[in-house]
Parts: sequence; structure tokens; C-alpha cells
Amino acid sequence: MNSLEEEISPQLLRAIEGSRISVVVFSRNYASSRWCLDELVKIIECRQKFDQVVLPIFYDTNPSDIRKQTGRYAKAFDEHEEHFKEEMEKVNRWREALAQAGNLSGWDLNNEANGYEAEFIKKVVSDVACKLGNKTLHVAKHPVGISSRVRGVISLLTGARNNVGIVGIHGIAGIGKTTIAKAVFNYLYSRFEGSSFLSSVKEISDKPNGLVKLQERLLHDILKSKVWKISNVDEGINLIKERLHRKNVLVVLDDVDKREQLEALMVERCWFGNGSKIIVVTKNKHLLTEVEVDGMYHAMELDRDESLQLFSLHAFREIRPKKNYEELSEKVVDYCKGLPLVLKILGSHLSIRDKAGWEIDIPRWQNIPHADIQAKLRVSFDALDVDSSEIFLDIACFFVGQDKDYVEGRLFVKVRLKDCISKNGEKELLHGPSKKRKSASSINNDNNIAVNGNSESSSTDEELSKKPREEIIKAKISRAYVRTEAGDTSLIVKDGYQWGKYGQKVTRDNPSPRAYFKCSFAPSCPVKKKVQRKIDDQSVLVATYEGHHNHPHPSMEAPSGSSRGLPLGFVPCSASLASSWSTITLDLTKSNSSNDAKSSKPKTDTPEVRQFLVEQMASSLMKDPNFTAALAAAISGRMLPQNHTKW
DNA sequence: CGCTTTTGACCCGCGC
DNA sequence: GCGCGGGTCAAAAGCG
Ligand SMILES: [Zn+2]
Repeated sequence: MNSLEEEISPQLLRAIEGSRISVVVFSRNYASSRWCLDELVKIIECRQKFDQVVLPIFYDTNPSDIRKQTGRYAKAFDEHEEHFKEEMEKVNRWREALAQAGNLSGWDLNNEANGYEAEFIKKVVSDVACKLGNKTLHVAKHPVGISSRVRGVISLLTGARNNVGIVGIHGIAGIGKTTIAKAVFNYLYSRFEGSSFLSSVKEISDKPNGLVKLQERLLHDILKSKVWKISNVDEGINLIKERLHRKNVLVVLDDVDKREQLEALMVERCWFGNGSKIIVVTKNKHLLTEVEVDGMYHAMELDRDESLQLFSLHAFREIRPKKNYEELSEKVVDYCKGLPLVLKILGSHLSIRDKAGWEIDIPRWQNIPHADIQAKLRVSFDALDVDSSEIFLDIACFFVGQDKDYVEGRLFVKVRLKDCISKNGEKELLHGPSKKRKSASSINNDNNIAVNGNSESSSTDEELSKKPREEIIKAKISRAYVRTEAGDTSLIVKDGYQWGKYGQKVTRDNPSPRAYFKCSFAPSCPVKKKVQRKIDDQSVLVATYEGHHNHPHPSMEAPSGSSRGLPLGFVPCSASLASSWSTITLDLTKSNSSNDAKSSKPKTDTPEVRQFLVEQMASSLMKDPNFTAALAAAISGRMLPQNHTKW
């Protein structure tokens, strides 16, 4: 190996070895990167040695070009052969790896989702999540009052007399039915032979072929076998009856609103094996009486104490209001009427406002009809609460935000997701919070994996609230590697955000200086990034991001004029997702809703509500605006022109 | 003039 | 306590 510039770091090697799944993105220029090829060789090697799963993504490339190194890949290989005359076996190893990878089944941007990236990414994420097989659902950051409700549901389930127990959870919108159902699911699923949490049944089944999709998903979740292709609902019904009637399963049907949905998914108890449990979540109590459930759980509002606690946890990260905020908090809590959804959102919103801000906002809300606000919040919340945002982001983030200039460049996204809880996962099935911390995938300078997190792992929700929450610095660190033109000496990584440079330093052992930036889009935004050329390859910029933006991606406020949409044309190169992370929120359908949510902005409503929503989105640090931003950006480029899906 | 960028001073934690 | 590396601040310089 002559100039060792493009060595793969030992950390990355280890990350690859430790991965359960590697996702390789074959872009048009993939083959011209020796670095990528070396990485691929390693990945393929691990596939053989450790039986790892390798999933190729054909990003604007043709699988057969990859297999046979034809098309654009041929040209790259001509160069390699020229360059590595002396090391033909290296080149041959590359060819071999490509041949194998090209034969694997993966996703093809052109085939899936009609080439719409946002859809495509969702598909990828959800498939990856399935493959990982971790079904634990994300419950809530602050599960106030969940456990008593969960106990309620479980006792109904165990009390069921029938072979197959069916329990309904009903209650008004925003009350937290789904959250309860998720927690119950988390708590129980491992005791069943198979399990499936079908979220947003209503929403999905409204789409064409939605019920069939749900049936497929049910079969897929429980039988774990490849892909079920069902052509119509009746066929699905038969298939389910036939394949599942001996299985002992746990099924949650979330947000059911029509009888036909139940009929397509579980008409009769005998569909499932002995001991199976079905949970039906619905707003409509009436529906439950029709199917003769064994028990009905009425999800009630939070009481005053719970409300105040939940609100405070979001607003102050403490279980009770800060000094001088007591009365204001009381007002908000009153306004929220015990609805967790509203408490959470308003709490999070206020957490970044000063007292004057509170005094402005609260009366304003009081003028908006409660029902309206709630409906709208739900949409935005669903968008933001997706905890799978991390993975999603990691895969998605660099599908956006690169300038056209980079089309011919290459970019490496590397993601390590730490194995957070897999070991003690059992114990904390019920408790969302620690799971959350998979975001702990921080990568510290020279050692990856900064352990972050299990501090709260075994706390029950009561304990949890008592515990003075130490200032957990959720400095989420992520990196992007961007190849630049030779001779380009700037230290600029265009990601669509606005950055103010506040420092530059020369560092040890690296000829390139390091530049320090702070997000300047919102004065209060805490995000920082460092950019420096790679020590062993000066043509690659390494951008290290730290923190979460508390505002949307600037590109969202697409100023009417200039059609400078999102530059999507860039070419991702290779992403390795390391391993078993704990927290794949399985209900990635949520990421659908996030999509819709974003888009639902134009779905006009009263101006106040919209105004509010916009503001809300802009300032609330709810969750990971990075995610929504990236997503929105991804969508805005490709989807706006043809508003076809449901807006 | 009102901004961003540059750049040396400063600050802080860590190992010796 | 000191020196060092890395991170931040802010005065001064640059820029349109
Ligand atoms: Zn920001």
C-alpha cells in the first residue's frame, strides 16, 4: 500500500465488526473511492465471517453495474487498475466485494417509492428496524402516571376468560392511549411467540390498499419471514387465519376507528392461538362493544398532580415548577385539562421561553379553542416525538443539505449507534426514558462510543420522577465526512444551517486548522460544529456537530422567490450502521405522520392555530428538530412539486 | 455603517 | 503549580 492516505481507522473497523447490519449506499461515484471500496471489502468479509446482514442501497445506480463493474463503475476501475498495477489482487478484492454486494437484495431508489427520497428513506429505516428485530417501542420521555395505567390494562388482560383475550383501550384524543398501549406492549411482548404493534391503523387504512398493508405487516411481524404479498383483504384474512391460528401472539391495533379494520385484522378470536392477547386502541368505545372485548380500559385524564408533574418535567426538567413560576404553571395546567399531549408540548415550548414569554403565550393560548389546538398539536407532536429520529436522521441527514457542488464529490456518513441496553433490556421494558438514550451514540475523539446513559435504567416511573435529574448533557455528537475538490482549502461544510465562525485553531499533528462554528440561525440555538480536514486525507473535511437545533431547518422557510430548493443531488457514499441499538421505535409509521405533519401545514385552519404552530415548531425544542428539519428538507425538494400524497 | 471573520488572549481541565 | 491542548471570547480587522 503506497500512500496510506485513505486508511480506514481502527475504530471504524471495530464498528464494522461489531455491527449487526451494514447499510451500504452505492452512489454513482462509489467505485472511485478507494476508501469506500476498502470499507466494503471489510463489510463483506464480516458478512461471511460473522453472518452479518448487509443491505445495499442503490442510489441512482444499477445493481448490475455494481455486480459487473460496468457503466460508471467500469471507468473508476480502469483508473484503479492503472493506479494499482502492482496490486492487482487488491483491485480484485474490490471487484469481488462489489460482485457480492450487488447480488444482495436491498433497496433501489428507482424502484422503491418512485424515486422519492423521503419515502425511500422511510422504507429503508423501517426495514432496517425490522431486521434488527428489536421491538421495544419508545414510550415517553417522562412517563408520568403510565405505570398505574399499564397495570390496569394488564389486569384486564389477565382476567380475560377467553382463550384469546381482547381488551380495548378507549378515551379521547390526546389522552395517551397509544402511549399506554406501547408500554403494555413493551412489557408483554417478549412472553409471546410473536407480536405486532400496528400503529395508526386508521391513518394507514385510509390510504389505498392500506388494510392489505396492515395485514402484510401483521404477518411479517409475527412470522418474521420475508415479505408477504397480499393482493386483497380477503386473501389477507385467509392467510392470517391459516398462518396464525396456532400462534401465541400479542397484537396491538392502535387507533382503530372502523369495524372493517378490525374485521380485516382479527374478526374472530379463533384466528389466533391459545393464550394470545389482542389490544384494540380506539377513540370509539362503541366499537369495542361490537367485538365483545373481555375488558375495556377507559384512559382518563391525568389528575392535577400528575399534570403538574408532567408539565414541570418538560418545562423545567424538574418535578415541580421553579420558583416564581408556580402560578403561571398552574394556569397552563388548567388549560391543558389533564391531556398529556398538550402538557408535554406546552411544557417543552415554555422551557425555552423566559418569564415574559410565558406571560405572552399563556393568554394567547387561552383564546384558541382547546379542541383546535389539540388537533393541531397532535400533528406536530407526532412529527416530533418520533424517537427513531436518530437513525432516520443519520441515514437521512446527508441526503439533504449538500450543495450541488458536491454532486461529483463524495460524502461519507458514519453512524455508530451504541448498543445501549440490549443486555438489561428485559428489565426496563416498561420504561422509555433510558432507551431514549441510544442517542448516546456519541463519538469522542479517539474512542467511539461514549457511554452515556444507563443511569436511569432500572427506575420505575415513580422513582424516576423523584430522582433529581442531573443535568444530563445530551450533547449529541455526530459527524459528517465531506470530500472536497482538491486544492480547496476552505473549511466550509454546507449543510443548510447558518453558522457563525467564532474561532480557529491549529491543532497538534494536523496541518489543517480547525474551525469553530456556532449556529446563528436562532440566537438561542446551542448547536456547534467543528470542521477540520481529515488528518490522513486532507481532501476530506470532517464536520463534528454537537447539540440539537431548537428551530427548524432554515430551508423550510423557503422564501417564495428563488427556486433554490434543497440541493439533493449529492452523493452519499457509505453508511455503516453499527449494531444492535436498543431503541428502534418500531412504529416507524410514525415517521409517516411526521411527513404528513410537516406537510399539513398548508392544510388551512384558523390563522391563530397556524401561527401558533409555526411558532411552536420554530421554537420548541421538543425533540430533535434536526430530524424534522432534515426530513422536511428532504421532502421539500422532491415532494412539493407534486403534492400528491395526503397533505 | 453594520455585519462577519480573524486572531491573539484567555480560560479550563488534565497529567506531570 | 505548570505547561499543554483544546475550546471560547472579544477586540480589531475586513468587507460590501
Ligand atoms: Zn441551530
